[in-house]
Order: sequence, then structure tokens, then C-alpha cells
Amino acid sequence: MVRRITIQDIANIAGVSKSTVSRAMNDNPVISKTTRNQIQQIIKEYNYHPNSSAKSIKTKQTMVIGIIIPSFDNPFFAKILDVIQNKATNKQYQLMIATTHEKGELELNAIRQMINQPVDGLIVVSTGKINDYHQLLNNTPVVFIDRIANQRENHEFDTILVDNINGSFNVVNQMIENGAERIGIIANSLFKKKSNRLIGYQKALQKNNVELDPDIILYCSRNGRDAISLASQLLINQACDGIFATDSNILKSVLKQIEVHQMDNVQVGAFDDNPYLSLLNLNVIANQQPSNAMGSKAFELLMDQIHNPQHDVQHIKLKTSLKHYH
Amino acid sequence: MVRRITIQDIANIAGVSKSTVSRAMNDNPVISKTTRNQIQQIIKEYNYHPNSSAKSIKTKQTMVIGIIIPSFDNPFFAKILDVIQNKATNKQYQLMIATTHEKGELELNAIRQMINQPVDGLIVVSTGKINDYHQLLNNTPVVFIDRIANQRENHEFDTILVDNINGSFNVVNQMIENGAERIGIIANSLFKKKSNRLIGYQKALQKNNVELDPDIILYCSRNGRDAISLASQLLINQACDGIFATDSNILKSVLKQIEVHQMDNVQVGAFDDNPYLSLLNLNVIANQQPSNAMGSKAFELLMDQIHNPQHDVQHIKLKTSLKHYH
DNA sequence: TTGAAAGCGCTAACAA
DNA sequence: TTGTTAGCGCTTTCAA
Repeated sequence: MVRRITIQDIANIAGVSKSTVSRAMNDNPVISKTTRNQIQQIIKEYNYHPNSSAKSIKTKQTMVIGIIIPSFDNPFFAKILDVIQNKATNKQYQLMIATTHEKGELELNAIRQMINQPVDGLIVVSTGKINDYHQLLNNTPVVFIDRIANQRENHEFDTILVDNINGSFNVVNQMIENGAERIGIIANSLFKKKSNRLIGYQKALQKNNVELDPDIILYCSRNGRDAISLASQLLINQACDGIFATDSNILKSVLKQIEVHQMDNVQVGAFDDNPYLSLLNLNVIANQQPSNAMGSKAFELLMDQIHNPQHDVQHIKLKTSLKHYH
Repeated sequence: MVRRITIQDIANIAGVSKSTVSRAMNDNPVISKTTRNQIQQIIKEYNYHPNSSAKSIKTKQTMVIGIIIPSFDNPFFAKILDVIQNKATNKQYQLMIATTHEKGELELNAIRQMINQPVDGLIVVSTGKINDYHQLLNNTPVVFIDRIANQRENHEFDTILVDNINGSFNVVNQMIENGAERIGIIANSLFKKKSNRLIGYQKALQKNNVELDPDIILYCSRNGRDAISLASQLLINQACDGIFATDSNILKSVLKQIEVHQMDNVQVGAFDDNPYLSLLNLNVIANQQPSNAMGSKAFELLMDQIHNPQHDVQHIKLKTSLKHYH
């Protein structure tokens, strides 16, 4: 780090004390107009900008918030980042961002480093692999988005979720109404223990008196690379006339296989929208995620936690909406 | 910010001085094994983690690097972020990220705040609207990627570019070889002054003795919303049998129009790849950008600037590669 | 309206 | 091997 001009330098140049310079910068009313102007003149002239780190150890706030997401290449999270960034900029907050790639170790590490920074608060998409956030976070304000922290500690933290059960229900229900009779599902094994999207799928079948067939409920690996062969399996071996893809990664594989096998009449249901779907000429029912609301609400809750001492824990569930592509 | 346990607290508990605790943490060899173990025991027990801000004002390094990009929703930048994040994590660096949406004011603001933080270095995709980076950066290490800082100061800074001229040349040349006879281009007006992608286009026409027709060289607005009507214009009014889209946003509009007008035999050339292209059944020649190399090289250059005092300014140009979709 | 001085949490030179 | 001390760049009480 290059030696930079400090408040003391400015004080010397202006022939005043550090305190006075500090006052001139921080809208402190207890200072004469003339000295304030003089000092601000010098500050500009010498291109001086105070060191935020030094400031923060006194003021106990860094104006930085940390964000932990699985990855940058998911449009859903990209949108959320965008929303948060815009709101943060308005309030002079900076964003520190880290990705987990669904690895608990990376999440742990990222949160630790951010806490130590320290950041004023965190917005976290949990990997679901950390079981003591309470100790880890050490009272740092936090909002969990898209997934709960973990079952045990869920009640402790602000959380914003998507209504996955209803969202999935709506998609699959719609597919059935559109005539699909044998709908397979490919879900990510990451959520094998408790996939709400699977539950929604099951509910929709039940409601329509369609029997569950375990042979067409498939799980792909975390990274989704095997989703292609699973899609093939559903299309060819299992003769499905509909497939529900529980995330955009899986969706891509499914669409690819439909194309390869030229089965344009198969219905596809999906979580996550994607701008390219409109170019595809395929029959897709996409569940649009409320990314705007999620990012925006997350930031607001975090601000409230940071600035309002009597903030109550909130659990918010956001609705999705259907979009049809043909 | 909640009152957190400090080095002094640990010192008191352990019955030693702050210095000793500091030594125990920082692998300082001048300390006995027993006290080190004792102290580390206590540190763990009390879940103490040192405050990085406080540390950094002494050590003059924050272990944070700043990244400035146009937006999160561009897959090219998302990929670059991913690469940088991975390398940064390995070296214990944190990432502070801001987006500009191509607005000079936002870039200025973000860089200022990051410099003040301070960050140890910056990786910047310039909006092209700042004309005194030298003064702004104040000797902070920086690597410009994807675009130069500005003409005047270009020689001062490490820069990593994509070979846009050759890349575009290759795409358009290929389109001609594939039989296109009237190729229109839609470029972003953001780069109207000097678009290397346009230059590559022109070169390819020249080489193949195709005359330039200004009527089919069009510029869309910054956000690309009018690209759709421009695409229509090229397809219908100008009867183009090929369109070169200079970025992925424009590409989307072009593909959309081709679909709307059912002109599947029109050739499309594009900068930027997109995973969804393979699903499209359209004739697209995509220029794949070297995002991996760019992110990786950017981080390495930055590290060198930070740690190697005799670092020389470097200008790197990366090659693209063609990919065909039918 | 100003300055002196203490202190935020940490590191590092120096002394012991 | 350890502690004392000074100091990083800033804010904030307190006294003038």
C-alpha cells in the first residue's frame, strides 16, 4: 500500500488540528463556515480521501455488507446481486461478495473472513452444511435468502424464501391440465433430503389423481452434469410426455435432449426463467422467481437489523408466477 | 457493530501482553511453544477473530481487491468473476465488487470508495468515461480488462484485451465463406467512436471484395432495447442474408427477429458464446471469448503489481475462437 | 469555535 | 521469550 496523504497532513497544511479537519469533513455543525470552506478547499486540492478502515475502528461501522451466493453464473442470483447492488449504492454501502459452489467449507471460510473484516451485515444463500451459524456469526446481522440456514436455527434468523411448493405445484398442475399424462421429474440431489419442489410435484399429481411412479423421479448430481442422460431416460425408456426440471441447469439438459430426440411435443415445466426460452419454439411452462423482491427485501431487512435495535425476526415467503412459452 | 472480543481481552484472560497474543496468532517464531498453545487454546475457546480493519491500518494491506464490471447479468463477466474469485480465495483475498451499468458516475464513485477502503488493488472494466485515472487511482495497483482505460493513459496501466478485430474478422469471413452475400451489422453505440468489432467486420468484407453499405451498419442504444427493430430492418427492408451481432444482448434480439420472421436460413455471427445457442437450431457462428484466461491473467498481473516492486506495465491481447451452431 | 488528548484494535521496534 | 511503548489514521470527549 502506497503511503497516502492523511488527516494529519491536511491539518498541517491548513494550520489547524486533526479534530478540526475531521469536523470539516463530517458535517459537524460546531465549526465556523470559513475554516470549513478553507479546509474543504485544501482537501479537494490535495485529493485527500479518508481511510475507511481507520474510520471504522472508531465508528464501529464499515459501510460494507457481505453477500454469499453459490455462484455467479446463475441468472437468478445475478439478478439478486444487481438489485442489492443498486440499493446498496444509494445508501453508500459497498458489497463484498463470495461464492460457495455449494461447498460448506468455502461458505464457512467466506463468512469468517467477512465477519473479521468486519462487515456490517451479511446476506447469505446457505449451503445447508453449517450447523452453528449462531456461534459463527457472533451477532452479526444476517438475512438468509433462498434457503433456510438450517432446521435447528431457522427461527433465529431473518429468512426470505420462494414458495417452492406452490410454485412447483402450479407448474405441474398446469402441465396436467395441458394434457400431460406421464410427467417425470429431475431434481438436484443437493436437496434430496427435503425438496419442496418435489413436494409440489407430488401434490399436483395427487390432486389430479395421478399415481406416483418412483421410476420417473430422478436425482441428478450436484453439478447437474448427468442430467442429460437422466432426461434421455425419462424421454425414451420411460416414455414420459412431460418433464419437470427443478432448476435452470437441469432445464438446459432436458431441452437439449428433447431437441436431440426431436420430441417437440413433450411438455416441459421449469423453475427459473431464462430469456432464451422465448427463442426456442418449445412448449415450456416456466416458473418465474421473484428475484427482484428477494434482493430488495433482503437488503431492507438487513438495514433494519443494522439500524433498528428492536428489529424482530422475520420469515418471508415470496410467490412465483407462471410464464408460458410455445 | 456489536462489541466484540479483542486482542486485549485475550491477553487479559491468558495473563500475557497483547504483543504475545499477536505473536501467537501470526506465526511469529519468537515465542515459546507452550504459551503459543495456551493462547491458541483460549482464542479458540472464546471464538476470537482479529479485526482486519485494525490490522490493515498497521500492515498497510487489506487483503481485499476491488472489481468493477458493467453488470452481473452478462455471462462473460460472470465467468470472469468466477475465475477471479477462485484464485482470490486460494490466496486469502476477499472481493469487493461494484457495477457501473456503463455510467461514468457510478464507476467514479465505486473506484473512489474502494480506494478509500482501501483495497490492495483493482480490476476494472472501464466505462470509457473517466479521463484521469492517474489522479483517481492515486498509485493503487490496477489492471484494466476488456477495454482500455482511455487513449491518453493507456500506456500507464496493465491491460488485458480481447482481440476484437481479428475475432470479428474471423466471424464475418467465415459467414462469407459459408455463402452470405449481404451481411449487416448491429453494434452498440457505446463504442461508436471506435469499435474494433466493426473494424474487423469491415476488414472481412474488404478481403472478400464485398463493398461496404452504410445502410446495413446500424447502432443500437446502450441498453440494446432497440436492437429488435434494427434487426427487423436488416432482415426485411435491407434483405440481409447474414447479420453480425456484436454482443450477446444484440444477438438475442437478432435471433428473436429471425424467429419471428421465420428466416431460418439467415446466417448469424456473434461475439460471446451462450449455452442456449446449442438448443436453437439456427445457423450461428459464435466467437468464444477467452474469459478464463482474462480473469486468471488479470488476477496474476494484479498480484505481481502488488508484490513485485519492479513490475513492468503489460498489455496483453487474447485470442478468441470460433464455434459453429446449426 | 478550536485544540489537546485519549482511544479504537492491532503490529512491531526496542528493552528487558 | 516476553512486555513496554509507540504509532497506524481516524473520531470524540473535554477543556480552553
